[in-house]
Amino acid sequence: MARIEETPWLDPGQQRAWRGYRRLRLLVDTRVARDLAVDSGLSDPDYDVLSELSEASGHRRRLGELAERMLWSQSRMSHHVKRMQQRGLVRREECARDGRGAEIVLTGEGLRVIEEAAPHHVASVRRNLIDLLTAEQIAMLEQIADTVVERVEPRP
Amino acid sequence: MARIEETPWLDPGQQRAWRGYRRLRLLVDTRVARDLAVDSGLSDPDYDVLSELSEASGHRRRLGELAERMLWSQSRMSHHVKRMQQRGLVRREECARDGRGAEIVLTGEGLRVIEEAAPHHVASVRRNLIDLLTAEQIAMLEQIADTVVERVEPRP
DNA sequence: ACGATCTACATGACACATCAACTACTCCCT
DNA sequence: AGGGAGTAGTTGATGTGTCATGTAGATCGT
Repeated sequence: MARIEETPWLDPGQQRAWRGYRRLRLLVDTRVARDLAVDSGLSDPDYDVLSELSEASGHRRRLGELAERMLWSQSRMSHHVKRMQQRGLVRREECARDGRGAEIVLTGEGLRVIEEAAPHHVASVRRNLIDLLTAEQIAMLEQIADTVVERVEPRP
Repeated sequence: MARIEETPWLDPGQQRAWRGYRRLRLLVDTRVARDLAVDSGLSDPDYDVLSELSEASGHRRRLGELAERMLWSQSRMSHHVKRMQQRGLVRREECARDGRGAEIVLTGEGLRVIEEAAPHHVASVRRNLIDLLTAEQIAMLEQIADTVVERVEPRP
């Protein structure tokens, strides 16, 4: 990486892109999260965990695997699962193959909640992002995201 | 707004765009925030507040004005300013024209910190987003953000 | 001028996220 | 088998964000 003194400032277009991105993120995420809370009593992370579990075989996954797929820290997942467990959305089971392990399982209630929530959430995502953009913009958004996700590397 | 039952599911391209956006956001924001914390001891919101104040005339703004410009709730700003004040980055002054008002003023220390932090932060933004994209992608990102910010409306 | 109402801000309670320990189990090497 | 290193997960402290509510000063109608 170049030395700090050599890093050029953002040019006006880059500046606008960065500020635009941050504003987009603030607006869209705040609104989607608020819709989700009002419509379904879920937080955004709640929804993501339920969604991930509902797509897993047996509606269950190891805690660490869940965390890795979602790019969460294990600690975050552990804390979050504890709260979701207290609300009856998931439960923990001991892992037969690994005494240290925890399997997180979607409960019937959890399944009911995510199925109820999904259509509202889709509508919210449309209202707050997807339906505001043209098909070309959607395609570009995907392409930009893919580019970044592919190229970002851990810091030394 | 259409009834929920009528809202179509996201098509595959929209699905990928939405998931891509979420992953982009998670990756970029986590990294930029982490860099900022390591390099300068600031959180992302800290940086934004300092930056906004440093651009204000007299390095000061009313709390509510600050919140409005940054699309934050007043409550959030009030809490955040309290924490920043405890670290000596800003201070509160009573407002002469309005007995209820609070003026938030950048301290000398706050100015020093943001000036020290800025080049590192720019480098981080480049490393984690801007320099990963082509000029066309940057322009599209700006355009997408502008479109969304313009069109998003409050919910009834 | 006085009460109703509105506005600016603060606060408390709670959910969320991160980092730094810590515990308990597994794996591997000899 | 035994001991060290690595791995899976938990926990506690702290900072961050949201909502509901509280308080005091401004404003406006009469």
